[in-house]
Amino acid sequence: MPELPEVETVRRGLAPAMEGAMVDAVDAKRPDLRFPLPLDFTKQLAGRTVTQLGRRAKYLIIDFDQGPSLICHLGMSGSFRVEADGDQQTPGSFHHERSKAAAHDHVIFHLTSADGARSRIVYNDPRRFGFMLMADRPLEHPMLAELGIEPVGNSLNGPALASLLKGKKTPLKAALLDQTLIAGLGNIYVSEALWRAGLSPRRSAGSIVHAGGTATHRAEALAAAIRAVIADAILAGGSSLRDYVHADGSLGYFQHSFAVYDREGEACPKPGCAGHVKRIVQSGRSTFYCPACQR
DNA sequence: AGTAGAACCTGAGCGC
DNA sequence: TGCGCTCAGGTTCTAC
Repeated sequence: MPELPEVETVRRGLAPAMEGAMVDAVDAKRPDLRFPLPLDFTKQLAGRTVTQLGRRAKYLIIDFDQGPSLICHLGMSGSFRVEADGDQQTPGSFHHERSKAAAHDHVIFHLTSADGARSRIVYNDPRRFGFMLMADRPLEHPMLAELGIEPVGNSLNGPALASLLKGKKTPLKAALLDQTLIAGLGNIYVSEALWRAGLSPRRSAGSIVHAGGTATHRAEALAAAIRAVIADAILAGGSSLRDYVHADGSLGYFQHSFAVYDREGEACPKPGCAGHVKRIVQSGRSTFYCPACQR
Protein backbone atom coordinates (compact mmCIF):
# COMPACT_ATOMS: atom_id res chain seq x y z
CA MET A 1 0.00 0.00 0.00
CA PRO A 2 2.28 2.73 1.09
CA GLU A 3 3.89 5.17 -1.26
CA LEU A 4 4.31 8.77 -0.28
CA PRO A 5 0.62 9.73 -0.61
CA GLU A 6 -0.45 6.83 1.58
CA VAL A 7 2.11 7.66 4.24
CA GLU A 8 1.00 11.28 4.17
CA THR A 9 -2.59 10.11 4.51
CA VAL A 10 -1.61 7.99 7.48
CA ARG A 11 0.20 10.95 9.02
CA ARG A 12 -2.86 13.14 8.68
CA GLY A 13 -5.06 10.42 10.11
CA LEU A 14 -2.84 9.80 13.10
CA ALA A 15 -1.99 13.40 13.95
CA PRO A 16 -5.29 14.34 15.65
CA ALA A 17 -5.12 11.27 17.86
CA MET A 18 -1.44 11.43 18.65
CA GLU A 19 -0.26 15.03 18.84
CA GLY A 20 -0.40 16.23 22.41
CA ALA A 21 -1.11 12.75 23.72
CA MET A 22 1.02 10.93 26.26
CA VAL A 23 2.25 7.40 25.77
CA ASP A 24 1.00 5.29 28.68
CA ALA A 25 2.57 2.08 27.45
CA VAL A 26 3.74 0.36 24.33
CA ASP A 27 2.92 -3.25 23.66
CA ALA A 28 5.43 -4.87 21.31
CA LYS A 29 3.68 -8.11 20.55
CA ARG A 30 5.92 -9.02 17.67
CA PRO A 31 9.26 -7.21 17.77
CA ASP A 32 10.77 -9.01 14.80
CA LEU A 33 9.81 -6.67 12.01
CA ARG A 34 12.19 -6.16 9.13
CA PHE A 35 14.64 -4.97 11.74
CA PRO A 36 14.11 -5.94 15.36
CA LEU A 37 12.57 -3.18 17.42
CA PRO A 38 15.14 -1.40 19.61
CA LEU A 39 15.67 -3.39 22.79
CA ASP A 40 14.32 -0.85 25.25
CA PHE A 41 11.78 0.42 22.74
CA THR A 42 8.74 0.16 25.00
CA LYS A 43 10.57 1.53 28.02
CA GLN A 44 11.92 4.54 26.15
CA LEU A 45 8.55 5.70 24.92
CA ALA A 46 6.45 5.30 28.05
CA GLY A 47 5.65 8.59 29.75
CA ARG A 48 6.61 10.77 26.82
CA THR A 49 4.25 13.15 25.04
CA VAL A 50 3.94 13.32 21.28
CA THR A 51 4.64 16.81 20.00
CA GLN A 52 4.44 16.37 16.25
CA LEU A 53 3.95 13.88 13.44
CA GLY A 54 6.13 14.46 10.41
CA ARG A 55 6.95 12.69 7.20
CA ARG A 56 10.01 12.41 4.97
CA ALA A 57 9.47 10.44 1.75
CA LYS A 58 7.78 7.21 2.89
CA TYR A 59 8.97 7.56 6.47
CA LEU A 60 6.71 8.65 9.30
CA ILE A 61 8.51 10.61 12.02
CA ILE A 62 7.06 10.95 15.51
CA ASP A 63 8.62 13.62 17.74
CA PHE A 64 8.28 13.69 21.52
CA ASP A 65 8.67 16.30 24.22
CA GLN A 66 11.91 14.59 25.21
CA GLY A 67 14.24 11.94 23.91
CA PRO A 68 14.75 10.56 20.42
CA SER A 69 12.15 10.53 17.66
CA LEU A 70 10.45 7.40 16.43
CA ILE A 71 10.86 6.65 12.72
CA CYS A 72 8.34 4.27 11.10
CA HIS A 73 8.41 2.71 7.67
CA LEU A 74 5.37 0.72 6.55
CA GLY A 75 7.16 -1.55 4.10
CA MET A 76 4.78 -3.20 1.66
CA SER A 77 1.88 -4.09 3.90
CA GLY A 78 2.12 -1.96 7.03
CA SER A 79 -0.74 0.16 8.33
CA PHE A 80 -1.81 2.03 11.41
CA ARG A 81 -5.27 2.28 12.83
CA VAL A 82 -6.70 4.32 15.66
CA GLU A 83 -9.00 2.80 18.23
CA ALA A 84 -10.73 4.67 21.01
CA ASP A 85 -10.33 2.81 24.27
CA GLY A 86 -14.05 3.25 24.80
CA ASP A 87 -14.76 1.09 21.77
CA GLN A 88 -16.06 -2.08 23.29
CA GLN A 89 -15.87 -5.08 21.09
CA THR A 90 -19.37 -6.37 20.60
CA PRO A 91 -19.57 -9.56 18.61
CA GLY A 92 -21.43 -8.92 15.41
CA SER A 93 -21.60 -5.19 15.95
CA PHE A 94 -21.32 -2.85 13.02
CA HIS A 95 -17.92 -1.58 14.09
CA HIS A 96 -16.69 -5.03 14.85
CA GLU A 97 -13.66 -4.83 12.60
CA ARG A 98 -12.47 -1.55 13.98
CA SER A 99 -11.95 -2.62 17.53
CA LYS A 100 -11.10 -6.22 16.97
CA ALA A 101 -7.59 -7.39 17.70
CA ALA A 102 -6.51 -8.52 14.27
CA ALA A 103 -3.90 -10.94 13.09
CA HIS A 104 -0.55 -9.24 12.52
CA ASP A 105 -1.10 -6.49 15.05
CA HIS A 106 2.55 -6.16 16.04
CA VAL A 107 2.87 -2.94 18.03
CA ILE A 108 0.21 -1.16 20.08
CA PHE A 109 0.68 2.34 21.49
CA HIS A 110 -1.61 3.13 24.41
CA LEU A 111 -2.21 6.88 24.61
CA THR A 112 -3.96 9.40 26.80
CA SER A 113 -4.80 12.69 25.10
CA ALA A 114 -4.59 16.12 26.74
CA ASP A 115 -8.30 15.98 27.53
CA GLY A 116 -7.99 12.59 29.14
CA ALA A 117 -9.37 10.43 26.33
CA ARG A 118 -7.62 7.12 25.92
CA SER A 119 -6.85 5.50 22.61
CA ARG A 120 -4.77 2.84 20.98
CA ILE A 121 -2.62 3.24 17.90
CA VAL A 122 -2.20 -0.20 16.35
CA TYR A 123 0.52 -1.10 13.87
CA ASN A 124 -0.45 -4.01 11.63
CA ASP A 125 1.88 -5.53 9.05
CA PRO A 126 1.28 -9.02 7.61
CA ARG A 127 4.53 -9.24 5.70
CA ARG A 128 6.63 -7.50 8.34
CA PHE A 129 8.71 -5.56 5.82
CA GLY A 130 8.06 -2.45 7.86
CA PHE A 131 10.28 -1.27 10.70
CA MET A 132 10.66 1.27 13.48
CA LEU A 133 13.79 3.11 14.51
CA MET A 134 14.76 5.59 17.20
CA ALA A 135 16.96 8.57 16.37
CA ASP A 136 17.80 11.87 18.04
CA ARG A 137 18.03 13.61 14.66
CA PRO A 138 15.83 11.49 12.40
CA LEU A 139 16.66 13.33 9.17
CA GLU A 140 20.31 12.52 9.74
CA HIS A 141 19.69 8.84 10.30
CA PRO A 142 21.57 6.80 7.66
CA MET A 143 18.32 5.52 6.20
CA LEU A 144 16.98 9.03 5.63
CA ALA A 145 20.09 11.10 5.08
CA GLU A 146 20.53 10.16 1.41
CA LEU A 147 16.92 10.65 0.38
CA GLY A 148 16.32 12.86 -2.64
CA ILE A 149 13.91 15.67 -3.37
CA GLU A 150 10.29 15.55 -2.19
CA PRO A 151 7.79 15.44 -5.06
CA VAL A 152 5.40 17.76 -3.25
CA GLY A 153 5.36 21.54 -3.33
CA ASN A 154 7.16 23.42 -6.05
CA SER A 155 10.73 22.27 -5.56
CA LEU A 156 10.45 19.49 -8.12
CA ASN A 157 10.37 21.46 -11.36
CA GLY A 158 11.83 20.97 -14.82
CA PRO A 159 15.34 22.25 -14.07
CA ALA A 160 15.55 20.27 -10.81
CA LEU A 161 14.47 17.08 -12.55
CA ALA A 162 16.86 17.72 -15.42
CA SER A 163 19.83 18.06 -13.09
CA LEU A 164 18.87 14.79 -11.38
CA LEU A 165 18.52 12.80 -14.60
CA LYS A 166 21.30 14.37 -16.63
CA GLY A 167 23.57 11.78 -18.19
CA LYS A 168 21.74 8.82 -16.70
CA LYS A 169 21.42 5.84 -18.97
CA THR A 170 19.21 3.81 -16.69
CA PRO A 171 15.58 3.48 -17.80
CA LEU A 172 13.42 6.42 -16.81
CA LYS A 173 11.25 4.13 -14.69
CA ALA A 174 14.23 2.95 -12.65
CA ALA A 175 15.46 6.50 -12.13
CA LEU A 176 12.08 7.64 -10.80
CA LEU A 177 12.04 4.75 -8.33
CA ASP A 178 15.50 5.70 -7.05
CA GLN A 179 14.80 7.19 -3.62
CA THR A 180 18.09 9.09 -3.63
CA LEU A 181 16.88 11.11 -6.64
CA ILE A 182 13.18 11.63 -5.90
CA ALA A 183 12.03 10.43 -2.50
CA GLY A 184 8.60 8.89 -2.16
CA LEU A 185 7.58 7.60 -5.57
CA GLY A 186 6.75 3.91 -5.74
CA ASN A 187 5.78 1.41 -8.36
CA ILE A 188 2.23 2.68 -8.85
CA TYR A 189 2.79 6.39 -9.10
CA VAL A 190 5.81 6.05 -11.35
CA SER A 191 3.64 4.29 -13.93
CA GLU A 192 0.90 6.85 -13.48
CA ALA A 193 3.20 9.86 -13.75
CA LEU A 194 4.88 8.54 -16.90
CA TRP A 195 1.50 7.97 -18.49
CA ARG A 196 0.39 11.51 -17.67
CA ALA A 197 3.59 12.89 -19.14
CA GLY A 198 3.34 10.72 -22.26
CA LEU A 199 6.80 9.29 -21.70
CA SER A 200 7.94 5.72 -22.13
CA PRO A 201 9.26 4.03 -18.99
CA ARG A 202 11.88 2.38 -21.20
CA ARG A 203 13.62 5.46 -22.54
CA SER A 204 16.86 6.39 -20.84
CA ALA A 205 16.50 8.88 -18.03
CA GLY A 206 19.04 11.26 -19.51
CA SER A 207 17.15 11.43 -22.79
CA ILE A 208 14.75 14.03 -21.45
CA VAL A 209 17.59 16.42 -20.66
CA HIS A 210 19.28 18.73 -23.18
CA ALA A 211 22.97 18.14 -23.83
CA GLY A 212 23.77 21.25 -21.82
CA GLY A 213 21.82 19.91 -18.84
CA THR A 214 18.79 22.15 -19.21
CA ALA A 215 15.26 20.80 -19.08
CA THR A 216 13.48 19.75 -22.23
CA HIS A 217 9.74 20.18 -22.54
CA ARG A 218 9.57 16.50 -21.64
CA ALA A 219 11.34 17.15 -18.34
CA GLU A 220 8.99 20.01 -17.59
CA ALA A 221 6.01 17.79 -18.40
CA LEU A 222 7.29 14.95 -16.25
CA ALA A 223 8.00 17.16 -13.24
CA ALA A 224 4.49 18.58 -13.49
CA ALA A 225 2.98 15.10 -13.91
CA ILE A 226 4.79 13.77 -10.84
CA ARG A 227 3.65 16.67 -8.68
CA ALA A 228 0.10 16.35 -9.97
CA VAL A 229 -0.22 12.62 -9.51
CA ILE A 230 1.11 12.84 -5.95
CA ALA A 231 -1.12 15.78 -5.09
CA ASP A 232 -4.19 14.04 -6.54
CA ALA A 233 -3.42 10.88 -4.63
CA ILE A 234 -3.05 12.74 -1.35
CA LEU A 235 -6.38 14.45 -1.97
CA ALA A 236 -8.04 11.13 -2.74
CA GLY A 237 -6.56 9.47 0.33
CA GLY A 238 -7.47 12.34 2.55
CA SER A 239 -11.07 12.28 1.48
CA SER A 240 -11.39 8.68 2.57
CA LEU A 241 -10.10 9.33 6.07
CA ARG A 242 -11.87 11.28 8.75
CA ASP A 243 -12.17 9.81 12.19
CA TYR A 244 -9.83 6.88 11.86
CA VAL A 245 -7.02 5.44 9.82
CA HIS A 246 -8.27 2.51 7.86
CA ALA A 247 -6.34 -0.69 8.03
CA ASP A 248 -5.86 -1.89 4.51
CA GLY A 249 -6.18 1.16 2.29
CA SER A 250 -9.10 -0.31 0.41
CA LEU A 251 -11.54 2.45 1.22
CA GLY A 252 -11.51 5.36 -1.19
CA TYR A 253 -8.02 4.44 -2.19
CA PHE A 254 -6.56 6.07 -5.26
CA GLN A 255 -6.56 2.79 -7.15
CA HIS A 256 -10.04 3.57 -8.38
CA SER A 257 -8.56 6.23 -10.60
CA PHE A 258 -5.42 4.56 -11.85
CA ALA A 259 -5.03 5.14 -15.56
CA VAL A 260 -2.64 2.31 -16.35
CA TYR A 261 -1.47 0.58 -13.18
CA ASP A 262 -2.79 -3.00 -13.05
CA ARG A 263 -4.80 -2.42 -16.22
CA GLU A 264 -2.94 -4.66 -18.62
CA GLY A 265 -4.83 -5.10 -21.88
CA GLU A 266 -7.35 -2.35 -21.23
CA ALA A 267 -7.83 0.56 -23.60
CA CYS A 268 -5.62 3.52 -22.89
CA PRO A 269 -7.82 6.09 -21.16
CA LYS A 270 -6.21 9.03 -22.92
CA PRO A 271 -8.82 10.69 -25.15
CA GLY A 272 -8.18 9.88 -28.79
CA CYS A 273 -5.55 7.25 -28.06
CA ALA A 274 -6.22 3.89 -29.66
CA GLY A 275 -3.53 2.10 -27.67
CA HIS A 276 -3.83 -0.57 -25.03
CA VAL A 277 -2.06 -0.84 -21.71
CA LYS A 278 0.97 -3.10 -21.77
CA ARG A 279 2.71 -4.75 -18.84
CA ILE A 280 6.46 -5.18 -18.90
CA VAL A 281 8.95 -6.11 -16.20
CA GLN A 282 11.76 -3.71 -15.37
CA SER A 283 14.30 -4.60 -12.70
CA GLY A 284 11.98 -7.29 -11.45
CA ARG A 285 8.87 -5.17 -11.09
CA SER A 286 5.80 -4.61 -13.21
CA THR A 287 5.55 -1.48 -15.29
CA PHE A 288 2.27 -0.52 -16.97
CA TYR A 289 2.21 1.89 -19.89
CA CYS A 290 0.65 2.66 -23.25
CA PRO A 291 3.13 2.08 -26.07
CA ALA A 292 0.98 4.19 -28.38
CA CYS A 293 1.02 7.49 -26.53
CA GLN A 294 4.06 7.09 -24.27
CA ARG A 295 7.21 7.64 -26.28
C1' DA B 1 27.24 1.93 -14.51
C1' DG B 2 23.56 -1.15 -15.36
C1' DT B 3 20.74 -4.80 -14.39
C1' DA B 4 19.07 -9.23 -12.82
C1' DG B 5 17.97 -12.02 -9.11
C1' DA B 6 17.29 -13.19 -4.53
C1' DA B 7 16.21 -12.15 0.02
C1' DC B 8 13.10 -10.68 3.76
C1' DC B 9 7.43 -12.43 4.84
C1' DT B 10 2.30 -13.51 4.36
C1' DG B 11 -1.86 -13.58 1.79
C1' DA B 12 -4.82 -13.42 -2.34
C1' DG B 13 -6.07 -15.20 -6.61
C1' DC B 14 -6.08 -18.57 -10.18
C1' DG B 15 -5.81 -23.05 -12.71
C1' DC B 16 -6.48 -27.72 -11.99
C1' DT C 1 -11.60 -28.55 -0.62
C1' DG C 2 -6.95 -28.24 -1.53
C1' DC C 3 -2.55 -28.05 -3.82
C1' DG C 4 0.84 -25.45 -6.32
C1' DC C 5 1.95 -21.60 -8.66
C1' DT C 6 2.33 -16.38 -9.43
C1' DC C 7 1.91 -12.02 -7.84
C1' DA C 8 1.84 -7.91 -4.49
C1' DG C 9 2.19 -0.66 -2.84
C1' DG C 10 9.55 -1.59 -0.47
C1' DT C 11 14.28 -1.96 0.30
C1' DT C 12 18.82 -4.09 0.36
C1' DC C 13 22.10 -7.32 -0.87
C1' DT C 14 25.06 -10.08 -4.09
C1' DA C 15 26.45 -11.28 -8.61
C1' DC C 16 27.23 -10.96 -13.53
